[in-house]
Amino acid sequence: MPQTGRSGCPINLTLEQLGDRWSLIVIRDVMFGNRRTYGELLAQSEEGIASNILADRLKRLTASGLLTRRADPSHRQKRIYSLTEASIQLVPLLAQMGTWGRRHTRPSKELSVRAELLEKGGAPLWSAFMDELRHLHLNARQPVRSVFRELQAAYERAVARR
Amino acid sequence: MPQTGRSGCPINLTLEQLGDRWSLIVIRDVMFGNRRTYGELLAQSEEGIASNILADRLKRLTASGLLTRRADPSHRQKRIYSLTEASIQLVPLLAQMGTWGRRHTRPSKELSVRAELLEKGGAPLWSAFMDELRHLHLNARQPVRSVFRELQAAYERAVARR
DNA sequence: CCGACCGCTTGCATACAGCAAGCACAATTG
DNA sequence: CAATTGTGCTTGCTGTATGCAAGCGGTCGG
Repeated sequence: MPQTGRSGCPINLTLEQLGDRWSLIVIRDVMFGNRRTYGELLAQSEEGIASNILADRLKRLTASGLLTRRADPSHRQKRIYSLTEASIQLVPLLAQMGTWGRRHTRPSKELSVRAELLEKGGAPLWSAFMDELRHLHLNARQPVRSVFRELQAAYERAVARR
Repeated sequence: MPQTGRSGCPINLTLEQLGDRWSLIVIRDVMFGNRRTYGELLAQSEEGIASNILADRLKRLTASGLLTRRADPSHRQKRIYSLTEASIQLVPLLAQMGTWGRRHTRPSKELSVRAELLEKGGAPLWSAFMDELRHLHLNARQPVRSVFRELQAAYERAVARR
């Protein structure tokens, strides 16, 4: 996070922006859970993020260009958070994190389903998903395939099967 | 890090192990810099890690199976740290972090060279590099190709060219 | 046997994370 | 129109993690 960053190594710089316990969790929830408001991110959080931490991360992520914020026409107090091209390009990174976590930690079966699909689908699937995210968050035109729905359906099937 | 982890999501579990400012920096230096002792990691650190933080991370990473530690035959006090199969499998993750950092932060040119090669080489290069790491850290047999030397040479050329 | 080296550890100050409560404003309900 | 609920935060407090500087016991080279 915004420490006194040292070297210009791209890995280090990535860690400086995203190397904390919560930033990527927030992005994950916006990306895979399509949670778009503060309340949705707070209430439905699997990990139980604290409200002040969430507020802080939304501020930082917005300031560093990984999220944008706009008004919600249906409710004057609600803000809708959207991914940007930069955060959409985190898809391969998150997919790799899922792959590694699936192999080297003890994840729950249901929550691994998405990671498994993303791993099996590889770069072509990531790319299709990114196109869909550009539709959902950046007003690009809607692609034919909905990877989001595929992931969600697989997850719900896994939960039902439990 | 070892907080009270919440969900069994593989991305979350990965973040719990590696989601801090220093753990991946240490692994990066062992992996790409072939720094194998406490002193090498401390003195040659581009980022200037504090000695107590380094000691703590080496302890944790060893405890969680991402590093192993053995005696150095040449010096009774030195310990040699090695990657494990689990940390070798972080190569794709680190490569993606490099790719993202190269595009969305302002990295230095010299330090981007490795990331660029890893990006262009893609999965086949990662795989060759992982084979080499298994040789350097796990006593597997030496592969013909040395990706490590290629990366190092490219980096040194970039530094010289400066 | 002396000084440099080596892998850490300790003390202390500051920054960040986590919990619970609260607050201003907006919409909904009766 | 008053009361209730919803919404996006903020505040206060406390514990933990980070960062810096110094120190410490064993080891090696001369």
